[in-house]
Amino acid sequence: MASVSSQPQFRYTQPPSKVLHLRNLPWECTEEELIELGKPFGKVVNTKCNVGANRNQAFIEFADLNQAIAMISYYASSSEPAQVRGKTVYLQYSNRQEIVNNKTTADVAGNVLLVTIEGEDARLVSIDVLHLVFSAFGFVHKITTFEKTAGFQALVQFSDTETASSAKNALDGRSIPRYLLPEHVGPCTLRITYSAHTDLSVKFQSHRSRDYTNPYLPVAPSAIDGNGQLTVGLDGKKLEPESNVLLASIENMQYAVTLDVLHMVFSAFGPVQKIAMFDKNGGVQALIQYPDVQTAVVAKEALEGHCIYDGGFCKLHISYSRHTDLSIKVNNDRSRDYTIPNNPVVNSQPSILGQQPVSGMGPTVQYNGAPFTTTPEQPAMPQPSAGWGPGVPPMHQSMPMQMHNNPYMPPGTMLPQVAPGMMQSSIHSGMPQSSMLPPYGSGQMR
DNA sequence: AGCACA
Repeated sequence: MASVSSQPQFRYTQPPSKVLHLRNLPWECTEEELIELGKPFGKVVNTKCNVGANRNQAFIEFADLNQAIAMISYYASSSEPAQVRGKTVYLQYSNRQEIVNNKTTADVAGNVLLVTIEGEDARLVSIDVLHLVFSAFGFVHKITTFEKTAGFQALVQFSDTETASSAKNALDGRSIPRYLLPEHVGPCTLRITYSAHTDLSVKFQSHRSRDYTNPYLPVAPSAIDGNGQLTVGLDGKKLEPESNVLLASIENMQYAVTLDVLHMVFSAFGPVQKIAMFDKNGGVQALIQYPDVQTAVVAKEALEGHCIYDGGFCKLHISYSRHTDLSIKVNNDRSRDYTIPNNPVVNSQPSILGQQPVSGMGPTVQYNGAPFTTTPEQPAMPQPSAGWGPGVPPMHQSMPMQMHNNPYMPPGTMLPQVAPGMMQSSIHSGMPQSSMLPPYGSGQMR
């Protein structure tokens, strides 16, 4: 008897087993493909795919040992190697006699994905970036993020399993496109499994959890009181807590910026409830109130640093206000409550305000995505730049991420806007291929 | 291209 312990770990001939070990698989390999591969030789009773660190190994278990032997024998003498998606697959008997399928929740498809963000700077990936990335595949209902021993993780809830699966198939193992991350942030790779959850519980909108189905969900108290982590942004800089009320200051105000111009500009992102203008530090500032935080976030991201008029005039600087509900005592040319239909207009420009069909405006009004359903008159002063003009959605060109969580855009029309030049091809093809996702780094680095 | 528990 030769000593067993001196045997090398991998021998060229394993003792037969009805379980086969497969290697060099494409990492996208599915259970179905394994079954297809084994079917000609017998009944495949169990499989396990995406095994190993590179997810390029798998196991096939046949009902009968002879079937496994048939498959090994066939490919041992075949001139054509076994292939999956054009890749040569190497087969051998497994050193185990059956597949132990710890079929955990991670393998059972569901509408909620468990996303692990890998990388040095994983925790610097914002919930907004995650939302943007996953929105390319369908309406994202909710996202929660948290830190576990596994690292920085997120749960992403879709409407259904199919949408979740398409996102998982396209994104698992891929890296978040560089241009979505701050410059100094290193590569962040997504590892995705299914979660057992079907409906996440999001109590507040915060920097770590969002409910995109409920625009009226209150902002987390913890996000308001400046409690450590929640207020630290991508740069490690302090973030102001998000708010449904924006504070806009206007730089280089060569032209008068009227209440109506502001209303027009800010209405592009959702219903504006109230605006109050006032003078501060020799300039003009305005508070703009939306019904919900998300809309304000979108408007802020889209408008910050942009000019209302061409030529660098009336540059907007936007921050979050600590207000949540403005007190508008009277409607005039400096302040207005659009939620009150018949508020008397004092000292204003009736030719403009009087024509605004504002009676329907309010938190519950349906906003159809066209920026100006309540088309105001042209402002008395120069036309706002083309990008902001009436009827022209102000989202294109230089603003990569603006409308991504606008609750007023139906999900279907969101998709193409969500990630310009990024993932449209995979959206429409339904069967994403790695070559169709250029911005994503391959999961296999060599 | 080389054996699974997440």
